[in-house]
Amino acid sequence: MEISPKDLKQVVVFENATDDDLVLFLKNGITRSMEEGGYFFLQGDEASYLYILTGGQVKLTQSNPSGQLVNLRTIYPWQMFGALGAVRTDGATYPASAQALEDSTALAVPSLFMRSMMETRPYLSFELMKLMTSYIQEMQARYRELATEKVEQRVANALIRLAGQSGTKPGKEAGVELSFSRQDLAEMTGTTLYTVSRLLSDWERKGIIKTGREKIIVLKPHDLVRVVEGFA
Amino acid sequence: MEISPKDLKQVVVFENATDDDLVLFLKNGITRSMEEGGYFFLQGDEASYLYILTGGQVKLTQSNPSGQLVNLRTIYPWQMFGALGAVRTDGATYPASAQALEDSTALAVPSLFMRSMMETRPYLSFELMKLMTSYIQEMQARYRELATEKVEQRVANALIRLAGQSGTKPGKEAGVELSFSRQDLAEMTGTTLYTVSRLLSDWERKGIIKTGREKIIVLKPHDLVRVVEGFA
DNA sequence: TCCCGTCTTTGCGCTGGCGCAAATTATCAC
DNA sequence: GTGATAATTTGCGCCAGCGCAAAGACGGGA
Repeated sequence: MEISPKDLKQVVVFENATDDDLVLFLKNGITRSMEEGGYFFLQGDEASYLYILTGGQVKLTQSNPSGQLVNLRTIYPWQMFGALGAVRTDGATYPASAQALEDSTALAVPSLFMRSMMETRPYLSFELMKLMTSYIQEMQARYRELATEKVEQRVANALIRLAGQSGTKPGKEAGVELSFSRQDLAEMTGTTLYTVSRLLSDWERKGIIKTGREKIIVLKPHDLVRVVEGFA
Repeated sequence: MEISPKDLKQVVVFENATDDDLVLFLKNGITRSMEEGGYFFLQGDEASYLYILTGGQVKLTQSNPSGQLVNLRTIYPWQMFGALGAVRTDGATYPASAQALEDSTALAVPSLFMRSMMETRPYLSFELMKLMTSYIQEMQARYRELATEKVEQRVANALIRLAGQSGTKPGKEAGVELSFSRQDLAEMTGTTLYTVSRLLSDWERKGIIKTGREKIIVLKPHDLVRVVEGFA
């Protein structure tokens, strides 16, 4: 499947790009496919490329020395990832790993090329900076959440956020369907799969959600909001 | 005390700025003084200015709905703060509060002016972006730490980091002196002042640190590293 | 110098959440 | 269908860390 310049317009950072620039990106990028479970890059690899996901789904994780994982974010098509390295001028390394959650394809743009483009195109730096700004804010908010809220609220919040992002098909009987395992959710909220499982079971008993294998259907988002607000 | 363009060169983002540009920033900025305990801005205020600290010390905090605080970072002279708002084009608000830890002064640059400067000066966007990149990485690392390490390790780590940053006078008998209350440390590591107090007492008994009122002297940083690595 | 407000310490009891282990269930390949 | 594999649930015991309360230590101001 060929990528057209028009497709690239969907990338937030390229909103204001000229068609000529987009063509340049396409010419200088290479397409990489990755099967489910594979890694586009590993934490610590030299950050030679930034990626634009063109299909599939990718999860960014960071691990601590003992190998425990935290989930930083999930990438959907036409989002960039691995862009941090494009900025540092020295031989920077990726601070996270990027794993394909399903068979995925991405356009890999050399960091050096991106940097040279930015030098002469202020809109690029500016848009990229806007993106980074929103990441910072999000990370700060999540950090605060982790530091101050208890597990129940964090998990409820994660479900709400995910249900919001995923502009997915509201199933037959209303309710947003999410595809995440208990383990995934645990990594997103800084807890364990056991605790997540217990919470979900609990909420299912109360009719707030419906659960399945690697599947959670949010039936009453509003009740989750109440959990977040402390009326467990 | 007058600020000169030369002074501004110390600001990382202005490293590559021309003298003319620096003069422009000075002309368009206003000096604001704040006494200890005062706020340069509050979380939620409209982000009309970005600040460059010229003297004193400022702490950036974020609070959750119920008022519990987390400490995001401490700002030292010639560092920028409140810059996130300069990027968002709409009426953005500060995601954190900025409180003076001691009597402080800062140069307040209108966000609009900053934005207009960036439009024609790629180096500005680029440098600012480098800064943002490092923030993201730091926040990601702290997030992971909060999610995966236990309190003891987080506090030890915080002390190590602070001792590193604070290129302060190594006191008479060696050992880096830090000026933070137990409460401060608790807010930085997502725990409570009680737990911090207990840990510090413990470490003092072991001779790793020396404590005082709003004061911690790190005597054996290496032993703290061992705590972080899990050999409590 | 004394006083007062603030910061710090520590005992105590409690519980949220961890994590092993084992049972149960869902999914997929053949 | 039938296993084989992976995800999930749940009982159980345990302990790290919370947070109240009260006592103690410090330091600045008058």
